[in-house]
Amino acid sequence: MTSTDSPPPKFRRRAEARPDEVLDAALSLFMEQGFARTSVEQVARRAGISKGAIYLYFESKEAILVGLVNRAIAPLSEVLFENIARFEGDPRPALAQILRLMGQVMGQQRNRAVPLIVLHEAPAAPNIAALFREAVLDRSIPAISALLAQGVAGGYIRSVDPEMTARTVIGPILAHIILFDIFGIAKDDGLQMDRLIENHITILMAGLEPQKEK
Amino acid sequence: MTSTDSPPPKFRRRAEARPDEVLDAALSLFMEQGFARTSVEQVARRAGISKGAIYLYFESKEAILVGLVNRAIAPLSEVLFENIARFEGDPRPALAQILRLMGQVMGQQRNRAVPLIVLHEAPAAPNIAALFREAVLDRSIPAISALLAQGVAGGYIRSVDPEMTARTVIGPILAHIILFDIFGIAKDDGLQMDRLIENHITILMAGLEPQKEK
Amino acid sequence: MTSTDSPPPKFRRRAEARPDEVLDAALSLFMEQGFARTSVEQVARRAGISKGAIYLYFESKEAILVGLVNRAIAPLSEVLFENIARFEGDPRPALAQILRLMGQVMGQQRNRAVPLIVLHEAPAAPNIAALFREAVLDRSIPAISALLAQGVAGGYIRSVDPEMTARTVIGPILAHIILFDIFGIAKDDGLQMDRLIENHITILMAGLEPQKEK
Amino acid sequence: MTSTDSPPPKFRRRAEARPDEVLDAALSLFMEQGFARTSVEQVARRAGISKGAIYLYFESKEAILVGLVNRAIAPLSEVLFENIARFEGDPRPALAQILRLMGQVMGQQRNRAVPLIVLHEAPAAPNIAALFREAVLDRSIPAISALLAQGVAGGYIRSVDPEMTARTVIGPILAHIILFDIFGIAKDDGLQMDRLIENHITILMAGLEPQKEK
DNA sequence: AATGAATGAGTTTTCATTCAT
DNA sequence: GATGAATGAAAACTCATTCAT
Repeated sequence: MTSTDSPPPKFRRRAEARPDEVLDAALSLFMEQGFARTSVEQVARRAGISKGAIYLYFESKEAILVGLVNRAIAPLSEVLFENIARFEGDPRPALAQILRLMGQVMGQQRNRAVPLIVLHEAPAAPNIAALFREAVLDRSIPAISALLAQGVAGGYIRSVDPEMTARTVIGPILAHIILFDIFGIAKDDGLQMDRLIENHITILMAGLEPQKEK
Repeated sequence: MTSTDSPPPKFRRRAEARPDEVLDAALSLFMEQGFARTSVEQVARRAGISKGAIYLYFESKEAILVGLVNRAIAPLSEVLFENIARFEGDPRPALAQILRLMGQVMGQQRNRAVPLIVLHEAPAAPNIAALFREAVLDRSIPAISALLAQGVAGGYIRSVDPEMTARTVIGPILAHIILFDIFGIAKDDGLQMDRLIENHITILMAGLEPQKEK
Repeated sequence: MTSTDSPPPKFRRRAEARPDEVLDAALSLFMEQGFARTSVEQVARRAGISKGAIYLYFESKEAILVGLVNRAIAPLSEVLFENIARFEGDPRPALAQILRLMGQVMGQQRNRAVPLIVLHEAPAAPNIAALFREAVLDRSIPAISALLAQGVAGGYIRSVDPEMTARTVIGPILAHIILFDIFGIAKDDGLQMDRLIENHITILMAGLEPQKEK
Repeated sequence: MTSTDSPPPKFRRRAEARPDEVLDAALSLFMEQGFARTSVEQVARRAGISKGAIYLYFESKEAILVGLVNRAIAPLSEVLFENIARFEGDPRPALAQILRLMGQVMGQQRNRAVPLIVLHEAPAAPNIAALFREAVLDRSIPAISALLAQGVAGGYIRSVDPEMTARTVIGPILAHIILFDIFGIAKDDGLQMDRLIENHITILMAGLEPQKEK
């Protein structure tokens, strides 16, 4: 299975890509069984290395999870959040764009996997929940709230509560993912993220329409 | 051994209330530490019985969780769902009512506990996830979808996709609970379920407003 | 495999004597192999119980060692040390008596075992070293020093340094034990504790003889 | 023999001094943490080489300890022991000289380190205990015994048991070191080896004084 | 019915040692 | 000679479950 065959191909060599391979193995296993029910031995086996070698790359089992979260978080550009928070004008087209982006990203199982694992492990690993929260939630939710607040102030949208409205904006996507991935609702139909997103946008756009005079 | 309560029936008294006491103990423990981190011994101790006695009432640790889910599910009256599904007329006041009810129910930590535990344990205990799904989700979501479908058909609301709109209806509440209970966002401010619900209703009512002619 | 035969005599019952049986098993094993090289499994096996049962009686492997030290320490009466420290008069007969008592006590392997184990484990388990020191050394050495100081002050013995002389008093016994038990010197001749003690007393008595005028 | 010294031989330079550097690193580590708690990796790091390279010089971790003992033992000249064993006349001045030498040598932590490590590792590594015993104890103790026996035979000292008296001669130094290094007694006052030695010599000299006629 | 002592499989982590390069 | 990635055999400890009493 290694490059060649020879008697006992015990040792590999490479390294370099190893941590990433471990993360891949861990991700697939964690998705299947959850973090707690996955043993380091299993991760090692799937990564094609020995149990001990895992500890060459990760200090502990939890560190693998941290590595997974960090890898998932890395691509989140600060610029994106800033653009949202500093946007001026009618927030609705911006919201639609954000939701379509979220739909594209979260439409891929690969991208949903880590957040879902974090969701499951949060009570057992509060520091990982905090890591995720700080890197993702504490940056995205306030940005959306700011976008909405600005829209309210400018009279572009109905006078809603920006923070609570942020839940109305993102909640349906979260709910859809949970119903599908965790509870397996409508599993046969596929995720249908686009269908959800477009329907949600329709309602949201209308729901935020500023009230005529009154 | 319960001593008090109803007059001891002629034969064996006691026992009757035991399973419930075990469930109470388990619920409080699971809320504090999660299912996996709670040992059967702890449950027994808090329930005031011995570890062995637990197994008189529950086949396994997981069976306690099943019991918890069943007890939480029990009050869900079929009538409620049927009323929702069979409703005829503008669905919006009904939705508002449903949401306010959900707000009241889920505003109490006790009622959020079991769903949250199920959420966490789902990957490790798919049968429990299925139990919850069948008892709760598979009855409530289709009811709301039906309510919406009927509203669309009757022209009471905008022509939306009923199934996806169900996510828009309940998603924000789910998101709010997760942000609060799992990620601890805005923990200091309290849950503020009412604030969320009313804001969400406002947007939803407007968002579902039937389009003028066009 | 156990006492009888019957299918699976898995469970015992008793308890009560169990902790002591575990300590006995641990003591013999620690004497043979040292603490570090003895596994909890081995202790369990020799005690005739399962690994898990060990943890019913002792919190950790180290706690077994603490238990061993405490059991060894328990018989040390406070009265003994006080009598020594408060003695008035020529310390030499008292010293001879103390040495003969030490000889009797330490002449038995059972009584040497724990101190020797503590000696070996001290660097890895400083708290156990401290426990032993406080219970044994910090009570016995100052008592002997006080006895000597009083002897010097009263002119009963030569004007020696009481604290250092305490080393001269007990050192040879310690050395003898170490040479014998640890390095196996003169193993074939047996410990010959009495021979050591009497010879040592002879030298000590003469060595402490007060100097004639001068 | 170290890096400098003789002109680098035509072939391979380096290496020569390596084993010694490894021993230095190992000694300092073993003194700090004990043998068992020191990993080969740590030794390698402190010696400035790779883990694998250690095995170029030493067959195993235990072999490092053997090397350490051998290096410590090397300076013990056979002549010294022979001079002691063959000495004729009053043994007391010789004993005093020996004790002062021991005091000087063992007064330095560096010189106490190896014997103390051997003491700790003896049960786990009986061959090392034997090595130390053969090289040090089996040569020094009999030499002192012989010196004493000759003194008794010549009537220079009291008629004591030479072998047991050897314990009385060296025991206090051993006890002092153990109390200080292992149990940390009087740590704040420093080792005070001279104070011990002189007091011990005083008692010993008097204790061995031949009995007047009688 | 009730107890709680006992079991033993399973988990994470460490580290001496090997060997391809 | 030298490296350091990789191995794999322990070992301590936990805990759901069993069952003699």
